[in-house]
Amino acid sequence: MLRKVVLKMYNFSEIEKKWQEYWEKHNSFVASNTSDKQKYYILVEFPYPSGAGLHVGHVRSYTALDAMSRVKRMQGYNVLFPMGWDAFGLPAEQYAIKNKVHPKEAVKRNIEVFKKQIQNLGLSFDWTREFATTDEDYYKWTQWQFLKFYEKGMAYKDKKQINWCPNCKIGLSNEEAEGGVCERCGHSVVKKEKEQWLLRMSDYAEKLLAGLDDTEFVDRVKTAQINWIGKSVGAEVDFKLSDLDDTLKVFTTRPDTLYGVTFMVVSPEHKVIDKYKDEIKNYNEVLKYKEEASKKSEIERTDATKEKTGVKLKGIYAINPVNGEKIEVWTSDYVLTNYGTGAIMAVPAHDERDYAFAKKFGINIIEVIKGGDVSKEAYIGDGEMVNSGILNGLTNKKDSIDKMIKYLEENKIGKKTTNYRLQDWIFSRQRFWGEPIPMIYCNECGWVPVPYEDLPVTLPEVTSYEPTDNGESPLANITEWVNTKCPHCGKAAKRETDTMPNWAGSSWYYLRYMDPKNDKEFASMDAMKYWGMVDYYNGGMEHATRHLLYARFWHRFLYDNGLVPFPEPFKKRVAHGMILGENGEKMSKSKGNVVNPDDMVKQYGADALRTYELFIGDYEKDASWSENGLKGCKRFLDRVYRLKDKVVEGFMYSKEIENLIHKTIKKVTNDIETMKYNTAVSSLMILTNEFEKLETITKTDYKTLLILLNPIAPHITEELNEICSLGRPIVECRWPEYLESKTIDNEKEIAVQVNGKVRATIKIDSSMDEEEIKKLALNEENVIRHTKDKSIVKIIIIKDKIVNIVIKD
RNA sequence: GCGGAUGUGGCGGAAUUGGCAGACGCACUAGACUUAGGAUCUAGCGGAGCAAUCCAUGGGGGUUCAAGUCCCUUCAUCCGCACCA
Repeated sequence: MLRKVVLKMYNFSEIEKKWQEYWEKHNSFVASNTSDKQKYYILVEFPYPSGAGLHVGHVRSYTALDAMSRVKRMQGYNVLFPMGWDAFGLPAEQYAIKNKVHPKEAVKRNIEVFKKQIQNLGLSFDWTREFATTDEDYYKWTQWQFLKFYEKGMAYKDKKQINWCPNCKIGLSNEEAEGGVCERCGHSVVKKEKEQWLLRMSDYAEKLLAGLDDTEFVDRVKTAQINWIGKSVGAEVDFKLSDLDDTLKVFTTRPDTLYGVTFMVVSPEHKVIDKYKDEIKNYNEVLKYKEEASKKSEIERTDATKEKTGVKLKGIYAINPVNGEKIEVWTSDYVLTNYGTGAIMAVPAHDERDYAFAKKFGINIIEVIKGGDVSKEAYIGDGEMVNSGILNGLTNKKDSIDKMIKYLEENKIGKKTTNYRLQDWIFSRQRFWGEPIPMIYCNECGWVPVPYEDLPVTLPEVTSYEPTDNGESPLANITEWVNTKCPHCGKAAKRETDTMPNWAGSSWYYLRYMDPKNDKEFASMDAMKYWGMVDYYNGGMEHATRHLLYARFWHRFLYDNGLVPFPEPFKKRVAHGMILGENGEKMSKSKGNVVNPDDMVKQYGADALRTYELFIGDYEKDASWSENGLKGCKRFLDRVYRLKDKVVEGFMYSKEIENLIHKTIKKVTNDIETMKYNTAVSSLMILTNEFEKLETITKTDYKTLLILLNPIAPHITEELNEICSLGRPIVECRWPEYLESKTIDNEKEIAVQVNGKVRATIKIDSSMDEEEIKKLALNEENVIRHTKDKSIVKIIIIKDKIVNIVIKD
């Protein structure tokens, strides 16, 4: 016992607690809304407070942005670095179902645990602005904003083929059903028709695409967004239906191939099928196919490698508008309902899918672009147009497309169109633990919005949180909640029982941080004007598409309606890499490689954990955990601690290391700003190594090291600052400046190469001219050895870098 | 299939405009101090070689006085999108 006490150099737990209390007591990190300092808004994605507690991955990104915040504050900025809780969602609800407690309770407990864990890390969050999306005075405004969407015609209810998870009994957005499996439980997703609230996000496709120009997202995030929006330019073409006074509209990116159209395909859900059931001679067969298609899971249906299936709509024919040919109409599930018009013109000669379909069903194939062998495969390359009337002889694809579009528009059979992959946002969830959608259905008046003054529509206390058997929200069973009066006519009416998706609350939380206590507005215009865009927004790649698009869409809508002062919410978006287990695999309970940050804080201290997580590697890349690496960082901090015994009075940098200090200030400043934390730590280690070699260091030497290290390891540096009486607490200090002139050594060692191979090194100083350097280089013994009996062709001298002597035999 | 990224010692990873490859840390080896060491300090640490030197940044080619870095080509891994017309 005694041994332990003697050996322990310092008690990091006590030190950490002491300074965390100091910061809290002094409001060190509270941001002001009325400051004349320049603002800087740094945001980390607020966590979902799961029962599993904080992950070491959270620690990495929080510490990284914390370090940035601390530097910015010391540089004189008014920094907003807030934290809150994204607390609606399935896990809390499932916990509630299992344990028969209100999700509110579980969420409250989890938040407490999370908050404690986060606070133990000494992160400089402004806790005065904390809130959870589940707070009534927060979701009141989420509902308020939904009503704005409704008011502007941007929210609508529609019968939609939705992704349905038969296991969770919940409707899923396309985003949650990626790959055809339920994101939550992994069960196969099927299609189901259901009345759903939707937001017209597809109307904003172009704005969301163009808005990216106002941002500085890292490339991989930007491309993910662009792909997700999926813009493609082409044409809409109307095909007359033979003997019917109707047309079938298709979207195509290749109107130049119109003469090669030999059939059309509509999706199984396409409305022509129902509309012309009397004309379709094999309607029963078609209906059967349609039913089969709806039963297929998303995976089965979108498996591109499977053989094409389909049924001809017998009795229905279309007319190719450019050549008057009568062509067959088919239905097949390879045509998607929710893209384009849900119908395609098929050009088997020049499209792989159409080719496979035509081959299987023996449909005619007409070549319109020369270059391939259409008896073997679809030719998708470029070439001379043939069999194509007005386009014959053209060889440039773009010209052909332009000419055809012009023809279509002149003859009113089509027009240039842009299509987007981006769909409207399915906004309904048949779940309890979400914001109630503030709408009321009245038999007389239809859908009526809850009046603004009646918000929030709060969640009731209930005993069962299970969805009903027909998939309705558990709210549907609570008659006293459901039954209400129509705000319009006063007659009996019913509340909407669907709730909002998780993405709703997280679509505007960054605005609430700007003015979190406001009970008149979601945030005041003044506060939003002051804080402006989020300067740095950090999150995982898993949110690079959905969350980021939803939030941008939501924000842009608010902007278009004058509710926020700027069109884009986030300036920079950076994405951290994951922290993997020691074995290089993703941390998971089942693999037994989970590292609990609490244990690490207890054993090595928060400062060591923070330092290690920044040192672990490139911030944007995944990195494997290594407890030995953490120990190494603990050792580094111990060495910094021991330096205190070398400190002597002095207001100047020690001569021997003055240049290195200036260089280190420059490096750490730049590295933290550009998120190269690993090299920032490394340069501080180098500086520490040099300090160790000296007999004494001045107070100024030491203080500078402590300030530079402070954003990374804030507790121990404050403590040492106090122990050594180095002046005001670091949190109140200015970030040090460097002199560019002092970062340049006047004496330098450079390499001398002969034919590109290093043969010697020489010491030069800044006053030397090329002649002197040349002389010095040629006098090196090893250089002489390699150049004698050879003729020197030329000597290349790059100032301060290298000398290369080129010789010939 | 399309798009994005990555590939450097035993390991994590460094290397402005092309300019001494392997900074910094881990692991390891030897030594010092020790009753003790999961502490600390000193030295070593890409491979081959006694050495001079040679080889080495996924592979192959090229440009250049000089290539991890630029160009061409190829392989591997990871991620995103994917029957999107």
